[in-house]
Amino acid sequence: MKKYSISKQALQRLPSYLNYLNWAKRENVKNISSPTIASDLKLNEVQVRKDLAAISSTGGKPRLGYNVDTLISDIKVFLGYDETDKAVLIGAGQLGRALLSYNGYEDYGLEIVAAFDVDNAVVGKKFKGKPIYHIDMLDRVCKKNNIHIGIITVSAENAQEACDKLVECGILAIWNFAPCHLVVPDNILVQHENTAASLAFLSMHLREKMKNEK
Amino acid sequence: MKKYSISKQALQRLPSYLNYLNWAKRENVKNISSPTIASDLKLNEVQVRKDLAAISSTGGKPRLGYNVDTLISDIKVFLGYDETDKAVLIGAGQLGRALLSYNGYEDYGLEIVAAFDVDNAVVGKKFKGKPIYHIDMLDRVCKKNNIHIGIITVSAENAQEACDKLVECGILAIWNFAPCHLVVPDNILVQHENTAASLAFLSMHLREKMKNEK
DNA sequence: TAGATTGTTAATCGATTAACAATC
DNA sequence: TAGATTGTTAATCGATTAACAATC
Repeated sequence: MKKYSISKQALQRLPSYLNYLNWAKRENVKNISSPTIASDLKLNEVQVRKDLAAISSTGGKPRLGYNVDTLISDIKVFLGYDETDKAVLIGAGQLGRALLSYNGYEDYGLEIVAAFDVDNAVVGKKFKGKPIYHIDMLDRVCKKNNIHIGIITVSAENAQEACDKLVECGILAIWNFAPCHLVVPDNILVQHENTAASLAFLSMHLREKMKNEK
Repeated sequence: MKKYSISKQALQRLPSYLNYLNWAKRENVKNISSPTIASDLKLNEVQVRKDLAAISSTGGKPRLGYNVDTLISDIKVFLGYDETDKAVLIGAGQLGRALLSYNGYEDYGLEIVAAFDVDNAVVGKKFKGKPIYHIDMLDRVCKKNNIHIGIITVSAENAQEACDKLVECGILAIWNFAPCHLVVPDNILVQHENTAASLAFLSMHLREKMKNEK
């Protein structure tokens, strides 16, 4: 079994393999073949094999396919879900609180340590066990916990300011949920959570489909 | 100016161009060149020109670049943000309420008409002006409003059931926020909002970066 | 054994980038 | 005019798919 270096696109497919394999596990599937995975996820079976070859520790067995449990654990290790990264979150509004309350992120190797806001109605409180501090405390908390990931869930108008503060505090990677462009130094990594892009896909395809059906 | 058919990848870049151009507009930029856009968004300038050529109604002007306002409106038209699609949402929990309260989606051509849940604590109430109905009302509301898009914000355990109900009610496209695989008939479009994928990207790059800096 | 499935090399396809003439 | 920038063709690069031998 030769190790391929993984492509950007393959990397993006790994989380869907993981969801799918967890589902298969719940359905009591012990071994699974690439044609099965491919047909369920609407992918090409060779692509599935190549993707899995890049991350699988053991490879598959002819006739049997891949062991579901091993594959799940291989993907988790590859994506680093077994090592937890700590993060802070700025903006304890609806979306911020939704992220705080979703404890599933720990399965993905992310632990939100604390939230920050300026609103006195929430500052000082806890939400789902996570403390909400005043934004002035950001630097102290980040340094103390050696935090490198920041999550922005403030409005588009306030996102740049939040971003600047995170950069000042030594944050290296930013996960931005605000629908806006951010200006950052070159060495800072920004991942835009662009739900509008998914939406664009969905509504374009839907429109095309409805046009074809006429 | 020749019209290119747009690639999948270019389509996914359009929303970030839009965010960026809205930012430029706020900064009072009237015209903008492809090298500027490329450098700010960390893209190749030829790629930017090709992407814009696919959607621009007027094209750019040598020496001047592209008109920001025209480009913004061209992208919106192309992505269908000027025509509103109606949607229903299942699951009025934290995430569901976050989506309901974000009125920005109307800028993206999506109107959430109503939410559905089974929890008597929320059924019958309104949230940000949007009614929350019991799930049993789903069919009636969808048919009456001719709705084709469904948003799933229930837990992974309940997502398949929610999905089945949406399909029964004639929904054609599903935007799934639950981190799980869904089984649907072939003619139904599913867009997984895979935040774990973004996260994977972020944490891998971060780890690589920190390794390199050692 | 026969047949399903894996893993890999080679061929194809599509997207990105380089080069450059056209234009304001 | 000179120079920045556009738009497009051609070249490159990377990702997907086809073909097929190896294997259980």
